[in-house]
Amino acid sequence: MLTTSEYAVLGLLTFGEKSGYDLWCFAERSVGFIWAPAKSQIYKVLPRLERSGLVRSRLVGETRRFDKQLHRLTPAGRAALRRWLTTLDADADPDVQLLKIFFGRHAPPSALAAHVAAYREHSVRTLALYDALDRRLPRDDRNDLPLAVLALGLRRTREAVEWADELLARLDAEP
Amino acid sequence: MLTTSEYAVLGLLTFGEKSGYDLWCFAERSVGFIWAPAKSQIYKVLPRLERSGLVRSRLVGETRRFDKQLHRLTPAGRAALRRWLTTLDADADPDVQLLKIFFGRHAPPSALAAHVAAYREHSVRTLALYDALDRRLPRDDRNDLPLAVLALGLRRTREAVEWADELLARLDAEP
DNA sequence: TCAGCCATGTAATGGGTTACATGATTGA
DNA sequence: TCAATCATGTAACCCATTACATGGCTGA
Repeated sequence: MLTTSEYAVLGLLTFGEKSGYDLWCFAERSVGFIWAPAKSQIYKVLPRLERSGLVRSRLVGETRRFDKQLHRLTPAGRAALRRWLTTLDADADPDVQLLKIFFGRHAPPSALAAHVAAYREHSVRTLALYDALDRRLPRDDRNDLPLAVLALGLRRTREAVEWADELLARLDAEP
Repeated sequence: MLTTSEYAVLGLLTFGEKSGYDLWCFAERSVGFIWAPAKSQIYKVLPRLERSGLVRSRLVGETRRFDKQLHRLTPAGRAALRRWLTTLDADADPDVQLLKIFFGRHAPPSALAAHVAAYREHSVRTLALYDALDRRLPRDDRNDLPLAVLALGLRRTREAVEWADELLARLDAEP
């Protein structure tokens, strides 16, 4: 098992060979919504992945001053990513589920659908929880703002359920 | 400056004297949506707060086996919380903004409104970013799922802006 | 009788952040 | 000329999580 960051980097590398800096920029303008690491974090993850043989790096000299390092997936790395994407975990952090959906192109279609379903189920459970909270909290001044914030949670979670439903429908339609 | 966890505990203690365990349960069923610490985390925060004089603790013996400890805010603690709630920071983590709104009852009304406005602005900026991403990403197979996940981000963020607008209107209406 | 809640912690681990260093190139 | 971007890292810190320990009480 790797960390989420490591899997995320593996996932990003499916888009092609990249330097650490490339990865950082690319992450920001793609997965950034769910996973936005510090630059230094990426430079710590890459050697770890290389030591495990999941990534191979090569120096590209003469690009400016530094010897730029390009990193690409090894077959083992691709396999590790695929294993991760095939592993179902209903209780995983929803953001991790979203990451898996993000990289779902490299998962077997059934696993992809399962991740979306799991995300949906998670949202449904959260919705039930918030609903219960909402019903339990007495309507008085002191709870006014907590209730308002909770209302945001409710809206957000309903949205998530709808979104998952639509995506599931789409995945069903186009096999 | 304290950590977010410390401020959160101070905020929860405005609801009354509580033990560490109480705080943990109470957090789960109130701020849990934005801030859900591990139990051990609370037991680490409390002594820190007591050393700083922001919380006073007293032993309540004879409750079961353990000497249960109840903690309550000192005037200094209340002042620290209020200072935090009065401090504006447009670039703060949106979850921190939400926390401040959650505890907004203890903030000056103008500061509360400012936090909601800041949260709104943050969401608007995020929306612009996602919109740009959405427009830039080429519509091909490989971007299909990233685009789907991005769509969730877009919906969520639009919802956030709406929510903030409505809350601001409400705050304006009832002074 | 046995799981689960109350209640308070310790220990170890670690991932991630912030801050810093370096320095050439490019656009305003 | 001055800030920003490219490009790669190191160092230090620390908050938070996970796992563990303890043990009486309560309800199924």
